[in-house]
Amino acid sequence: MSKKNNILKAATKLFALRGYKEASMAELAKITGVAQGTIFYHYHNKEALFLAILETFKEDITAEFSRYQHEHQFRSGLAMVENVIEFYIHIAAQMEDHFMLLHRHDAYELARVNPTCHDFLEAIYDCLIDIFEQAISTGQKDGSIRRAPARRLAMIIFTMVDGLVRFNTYNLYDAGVLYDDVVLTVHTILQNNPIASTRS
Amino acid sequence: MSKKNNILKAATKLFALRGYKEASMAELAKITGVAQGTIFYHYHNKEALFLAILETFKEDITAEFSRYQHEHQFRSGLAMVENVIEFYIHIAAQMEDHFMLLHRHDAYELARVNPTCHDFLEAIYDCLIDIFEQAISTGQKDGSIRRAPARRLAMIIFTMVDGLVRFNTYNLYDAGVLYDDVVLTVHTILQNNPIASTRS
DNA sequence: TGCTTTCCTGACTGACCACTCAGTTAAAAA
DNA sequence: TTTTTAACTGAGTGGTCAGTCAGGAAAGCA
Repeated sequence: MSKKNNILKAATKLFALRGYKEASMAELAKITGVAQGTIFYHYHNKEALFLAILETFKEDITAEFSRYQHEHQFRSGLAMVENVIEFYIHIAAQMEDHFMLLHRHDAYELARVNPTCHDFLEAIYDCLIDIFEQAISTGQKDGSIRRAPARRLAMIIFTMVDGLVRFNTYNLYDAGVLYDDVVLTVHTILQNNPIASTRS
Repeated sequence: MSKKNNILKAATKLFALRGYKEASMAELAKITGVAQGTIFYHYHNKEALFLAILETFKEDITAEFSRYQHEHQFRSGLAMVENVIEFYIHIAAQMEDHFMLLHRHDAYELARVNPTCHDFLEAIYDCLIDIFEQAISTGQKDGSIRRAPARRLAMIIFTMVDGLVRFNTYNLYDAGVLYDDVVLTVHTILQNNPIASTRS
């Protein structure tokens, strides 16, 4: 692999582990086995390197989910949602560094002043929520999921599942035991037998 | 107010806004209007200051929620849960700085090597989840909420509501529009008419 | 082979950082 | 009033940081 690519990979890990500010270019150079100057030859500055990471994340996650969608077929939308949850947790574990980066504040702070960064983040979240939404839409068409704005249902479910992943990285609670509850809850939320809303 | 207290308050805001590493003691001194030495007279070092913030947060949030519980009575547990959600969002807005601090990784990283920090975080989360759990338990006793492990239900609902707050601070989506959906969803999850689980 | 371009190096720089400390001021005690 | 203690100050220190730059090595090309 090229040195440039090595730098990008190691930087992803380092930024995820330490955070943007805490990660030093000197350490990155040491880990990658290149001179500090090499990093700045390939990436204009630290911020450009960070943006490059986000860009590849965007591309990777888009590709990953589009591949997933083309490779899987489900008998019902509801079954598909369940599988999507499993897949999300699987990919979050596989791309642990990237997801940890997404759970830090660094990117959101940069996004506030850097439109490119904002667009990358938006694209990443859109992609993540899209896959839930499409499963829900499918379920609404085949009648396995109740009629309600698919995007909002997707966001709520995404919030839950992503919260599970976050709990896990925070290392405070054993998120594993919550998994079954989340899947059951999602079932309850989505299934197609509308109950009279008894708002108090 | 005492200088010590001023430092603590300003530090909370600064750490929340910039993050632990990015917040400099020089800036904190400037904001508070004291000499840098004064900060180190009251707090042994930066980490001790950070821990002091967490400790007061723990105490404040515990007091706040215990006060809330003693001041409110509800006709049903389900109605209580709804009110708790509203209260949570209210207090998250009121104590914006503290909650932003809770959503950063700084504290969790410190908690990994500092047991005191770990205990503070655990106490804060326990308190936050407790209030949901107690409302749910109440509802299970009066029959307005279905029977299921109250703690887990509480964690799931906490995850959703806290995700809402987080969405808001990330500034990517308009979390406001999701509020009603979350309340409705919580209703669906909790209400007491068990549906045959049609796991696919 | 020489020439050009791309890739790479690591010592160096100025800025900033957390923290110190000798000394000053203010308040409390004797 | 004098003495003691607590609160406060800000210039100074050693260390780390992102980023630079003059030059060397490698690769592509003639």
